[in-house]
Amino acid sequence: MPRMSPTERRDAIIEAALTVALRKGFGSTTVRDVAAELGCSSGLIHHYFESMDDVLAAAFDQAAGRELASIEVAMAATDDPIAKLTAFFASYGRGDQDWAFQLWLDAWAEAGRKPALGATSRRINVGWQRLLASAIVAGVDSGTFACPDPDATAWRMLSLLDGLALQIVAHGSVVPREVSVEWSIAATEDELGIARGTLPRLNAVAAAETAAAGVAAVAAVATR
Amino acid sequence: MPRMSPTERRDAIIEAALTVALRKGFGSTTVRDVAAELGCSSGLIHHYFESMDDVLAAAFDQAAGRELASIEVAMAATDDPIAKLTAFFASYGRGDQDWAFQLWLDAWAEAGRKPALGATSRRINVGWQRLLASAIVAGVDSGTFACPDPDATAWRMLSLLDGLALQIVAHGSVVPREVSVEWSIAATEDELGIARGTLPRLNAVAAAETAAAGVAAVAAVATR
DNA sequence: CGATCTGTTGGACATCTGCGCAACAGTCTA
DNA sequence: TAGACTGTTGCGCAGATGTCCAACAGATCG
Repeated sequence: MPRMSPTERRDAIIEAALTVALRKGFGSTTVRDVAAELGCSSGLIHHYFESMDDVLAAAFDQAAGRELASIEVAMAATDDPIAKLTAFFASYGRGDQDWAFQLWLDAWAEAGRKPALGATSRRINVGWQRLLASAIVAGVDSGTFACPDPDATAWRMLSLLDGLALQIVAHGSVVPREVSVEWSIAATEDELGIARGTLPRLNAVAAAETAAAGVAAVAAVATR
Repeated sequence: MPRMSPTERRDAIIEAALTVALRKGFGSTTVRDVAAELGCSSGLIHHYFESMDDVLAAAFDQAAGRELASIEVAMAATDDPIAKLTAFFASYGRGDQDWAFQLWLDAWAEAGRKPALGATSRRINVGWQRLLASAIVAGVDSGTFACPDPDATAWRMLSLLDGLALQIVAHGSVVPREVSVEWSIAATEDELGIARGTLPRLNAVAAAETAAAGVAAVAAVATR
């Protein structure tokens, strides 16, 4: 393995830890996994990090922080409140992010037991809420939205999204993904006092197609 | 360790596993932990359970299943749809149940890695959804509620509740407990087409008192 | 060119994990 | 009281894990 500068190597380790964690989950990411992913020896990881905990904490910070940052950029790219929220749901509803959400499940579960991880989780979670709330405030100011309490609305949106995503990631297709996104968008429209259908559905066709089957599937699961 | 009948011993193991899991989480509860908690040998655990996964699943099944059963009983005690939902929120909003919800966080996080635990988590989660949905259907039939899709409404109620409870348990008082209960009840009233305030607030005084301070606290946290 | 620095190696070490097994010890029956 | 039944033990196995360390190798400098 070619030599690297300490900064580069540190970043590379975090990157590799993230790659492994996304594939295997936080709980079963080991030093040797990260070393193998990077193609280096296991000793090298401990040359840069005091403990494995530090590696995982840095990896989660990087992953969750990067995702938040990218959504921030996407939402900041426009002044239109509707477009801002559309950008938000576009990032949130992506179907290939199950493992990323699994990281959040792990972080929430461990938050009470691992202070550093808990603090990171809380900080980034609040960051999301602030991001949503500020977009809502912008919409209220421009007269697009009607919302008496943007902070509360942001928390409710986030909680509904998280609660639904949680079911999908933890329990498989108990609730069809497209249906849950549709529910979240519709709830947002109600919260913001705008007509149903105002926020664009990114894959309107697919959502419509799966809507009927989706509800049927829910009923089927529920009757099991 | 004195002899026990198989049923007693099995229950004792489940109880001990539960105690340990509450302290360390499902992810890092080991056979030896449970044995130490019970004061017996590790071999005994495997005499009663095929695998550790089964022990944890049984422990979670016991805790979560017991809670679901008690809510079922409470809701079945009345025919009035409003009273049914009131009973539901009474159980859900209790402030001393953080430890129980922590189990759910652990279960959701581990669901993808421990099949038996995941299946149990899914089954009981769906059980809650069915319970809520049937109460809603009863209310629709009696003309009390107006709800086009009780199954969907039940999932949304549960997801909002879980998402909010998650923030409280994982991140401390990011959202004040009483406020989150109030939000959930209000959202339910909107879903069921009944006037705001129709569902009784169990601790209306406390909720009202903390409401203003609560929103202020949300803002304070958000500005950090 | 030789010396020094430091990124990197690969394995040693102690510990922990789930699990299986042969032996032990209470309890009940004939 | 002798024997059978079975709850219980304590250790061993094989694999995994975090951590540490002496040796190696590539880069830099006098």
